[in-house]
Amino acid sequence: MSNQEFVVLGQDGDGPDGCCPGLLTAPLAEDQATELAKVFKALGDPVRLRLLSLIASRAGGEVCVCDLTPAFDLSQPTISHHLKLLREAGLIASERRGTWVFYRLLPEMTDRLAGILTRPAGQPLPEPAEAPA
Amino acid sequence: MSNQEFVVLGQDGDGPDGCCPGLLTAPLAEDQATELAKVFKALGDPVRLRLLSLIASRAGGEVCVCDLTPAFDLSQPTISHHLKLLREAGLIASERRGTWVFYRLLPEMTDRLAGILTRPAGQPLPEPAEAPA
DNA sequence: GCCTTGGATCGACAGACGTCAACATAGAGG
DNA sequence: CCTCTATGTTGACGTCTGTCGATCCAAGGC
Repeated sequence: MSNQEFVVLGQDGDGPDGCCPGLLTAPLAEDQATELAKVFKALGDPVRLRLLSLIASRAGGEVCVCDLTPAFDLSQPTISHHLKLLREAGLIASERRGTWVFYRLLPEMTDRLAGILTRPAGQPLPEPAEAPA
Repeated sequence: MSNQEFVVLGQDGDGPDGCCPGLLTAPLAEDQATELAKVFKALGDPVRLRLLSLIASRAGGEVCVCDLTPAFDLSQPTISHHLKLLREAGLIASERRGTWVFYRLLPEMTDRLAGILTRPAGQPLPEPAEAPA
């Protein structure tokens, strides 16, 4: 447990000031797109979004699986499966303490996604073109 | 064309100052999660991420489909299909001008996603709990 | 040791998704 | 009209995904 099998998502791309490197400014390379898509795909499910929300908004920063499972009309293996996908995406991490397993948010990844989706202040937004090349 | 069939994603949830309502702060209701998941699912594909990146980073704000298709090793119907999904997710909009169709980014949606993924400044991050209820 | 409880893993299944070839549609220009 | 080019749509096919029941593993208590 407590494994961190997620990819670091090319942390070198952006400047040290925390500004976003791509998606809205640069054409985004093929392998970068593949890595990013894994994370967004992990967020592309209502159950996983609610799981992440429950974990992130928890006072204390950690949630026991035994508190997550009864919040859904789904079987325990299904919840475990979704948690695994969120973990493999680098969005959460797990740690076993005694009988229970606790999950916590990894804010680095959500911060990173937020930066990727943020455009650099005032986008020019000029007039439309007339015809392609 | 130029249709805007996307959902507005519950624009009422957040304060007027642009602060984010959920995902990292509140447990996120079931229907909100369903709507949000559609958008993230649209981003959960490498081809669509690259398409969105190409459109958003284009100087001029608009891209002709004829400029997008040759950038991929995919058939034209496949590109058209991905563009449709991005459009239905509210991430881009299309407009026909003469023979060509131009796509442009809808920054409201990416701004919204960035806000949703942004935590409200200093998250407390207290010590872990000891045992569940 | 044995049993109980909390979670993860496995195997199977229906439905969703990405892809293509074929066809349909919309303008532009004869 | 007719044709050509640029896009969207349809139908089909293989793969991926979400879900479950059954099973397995880890830790604690007896």
